[in-house]
Amino acid sequence: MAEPDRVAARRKFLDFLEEKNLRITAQRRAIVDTVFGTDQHFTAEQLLEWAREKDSSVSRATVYRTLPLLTESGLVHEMDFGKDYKIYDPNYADHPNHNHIICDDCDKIVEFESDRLDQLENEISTGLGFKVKSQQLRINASCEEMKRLGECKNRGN
Amino acid sequence: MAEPDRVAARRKFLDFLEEKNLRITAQRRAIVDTVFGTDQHFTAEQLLEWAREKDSSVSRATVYRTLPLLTESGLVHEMDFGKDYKIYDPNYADHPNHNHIICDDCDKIVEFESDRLDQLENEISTGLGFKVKSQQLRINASCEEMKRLGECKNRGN
DNA sequence: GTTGACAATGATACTGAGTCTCAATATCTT
DNA sequence: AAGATATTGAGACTCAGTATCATTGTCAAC
Repeated sequence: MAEPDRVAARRKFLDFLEEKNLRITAQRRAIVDTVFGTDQHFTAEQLLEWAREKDSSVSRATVYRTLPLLTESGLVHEMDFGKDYKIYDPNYADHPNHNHIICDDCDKIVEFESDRLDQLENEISTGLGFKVKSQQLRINASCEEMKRLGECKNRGN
Repeated sequence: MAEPDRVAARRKFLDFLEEKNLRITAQRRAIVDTVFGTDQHFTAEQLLEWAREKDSSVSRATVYRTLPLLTESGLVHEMDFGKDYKIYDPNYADHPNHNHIICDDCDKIVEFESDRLDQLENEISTGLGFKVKSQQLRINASCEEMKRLGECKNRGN
């Protein structure tokens, strides 16, 4: 499941560029191949480093210019966990409503999904008269607790 | 209700300093009076500006040094909405479980509370084996939508 | 009240993620 | 092949927040 999805996402992004009359350059190719060649979360700086392994000419500026295109296309999700850098998730298209538990101490991120939560979120938003653009439940826990309670479990709910 | 709460919060913070054997200085007094003299959200830079109106000797460094004490005391809540600055809420002690809808375009923040949401959040966290430190549901909406649907409403749910 | 240990301070240098600028280069259409 | 223009890299820049350090202020002990 993972491999074909990533190939499809890559294809979709190149189509997205074409639709917007944006050019497919060697640097964008290297960045896109990197993004959809992993299923890990990454930072802008990590993406720069990885993309440079494929094409050493990729610059910091181009990475920062390409990230908004990736999020705009809906294929990558930008997340902010209160650190001084943003985190990007290349699996967003497959799991658009997932939420996160962040360990404040070790920076580990655990994802979870909950239909009941999604439903309640939509109910509340509608009740307040909003059309939602995005929503994110973020739970901060501490490493100490995680250790004490035994390794963190990541199951649906 | 608002006025006495703020006075009490101010008192609690000074007690908090005393318990930690921290000194009550003129600058800290100016900062604390500012923080608990408003019920508005503020940024670090706004706090600096406001506190300087009370005591012009307050420096940026002292504001940034005092903010962690305020959050540590539990009387002020630090929030990150994906902008490049943090926002502080001086009414946190009175409404510890509220969530936020942020307008991505005009930066307006609307608070809301939901017992059902709190309950579900706790249920999920416990199910995943976590002891929660903090949790925050953030909903991003667009100004266009807010305008189209008529001014945003802020009611309990 | 004076003293003194040391907490707290302001000024300022610094950090680091992200943005902007601009001349040079690459893409894609015709 | 040529030209219009989108894209690029290098590096200057921004801005919130942090670190440094010599100086000052607080408060408990006398």
